[in-house]
Amino acid sequence: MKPRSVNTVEFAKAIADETRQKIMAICCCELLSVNDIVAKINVAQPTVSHHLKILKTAGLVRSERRGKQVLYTLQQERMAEGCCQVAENFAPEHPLELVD
Amino acid sequence: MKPRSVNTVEFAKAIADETRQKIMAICCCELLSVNDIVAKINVAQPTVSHHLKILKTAGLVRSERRGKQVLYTLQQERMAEGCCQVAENFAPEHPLELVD
DNA sequence: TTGACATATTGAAGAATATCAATATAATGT
DNA sequence: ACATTATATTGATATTCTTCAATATGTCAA
Repeated sequence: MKPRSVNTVEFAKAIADETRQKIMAICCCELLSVNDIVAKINVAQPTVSHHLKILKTAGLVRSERRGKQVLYTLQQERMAEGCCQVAENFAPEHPLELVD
Repeated sequence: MKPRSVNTVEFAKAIADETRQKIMAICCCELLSVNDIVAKINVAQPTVSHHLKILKTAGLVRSERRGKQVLYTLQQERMAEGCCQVAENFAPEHPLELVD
């Protein structure tokens, strides 16, 4: 019930990349360091940092520093908001239902 | 109710453009010709055709020829499926609710 | 078949994006 | 202060994407 305005173009652009979706999946229900993510994916560390920055700017991940590391996790609520907004804009006759 | 498998990267890429989202909004609950769409938007006709092809390839619009014109409309159900799949993948702890 | 209209395709130019190596910055421990 | 580890930034390159003008294709009417 939070009517925060979602820019659906920015939202879609943020998730419109295979590497970013891999990162999103990896840190979906976990709080992982950059190196943890790098270890689970086949791209260089600067690339991961670059994508994390894009996701962060879009509000789709949050980060917290713990010592030398920076831990990231997916902001699932923001993801849900983005999806809902897209559906509201472009599927008004097919309102979303609970999945599963 | 059994959504065919959605490639969320392809889905996101298809909707990750401002011009395409304008087109999607324009022909969301309407069946419009290419020129109708061109008239409502500030881009050239080949550009609109190009974006319609991308949306069509992604299964997000359907088209039917009527005489000289080709009418397009947004496939709202496909949009809803895409949104649900994204939410299922990336917001499992925040299942979507009915909007409005 | 010719002309007019509607849409699609091609080709080219410029913008945006993804990627990585090299390097910089930040935090910690010795 | 120095070395080590973790992450971020910079700079360069290659690829992809957006856009439009020009042109091709398709449809219909006369």
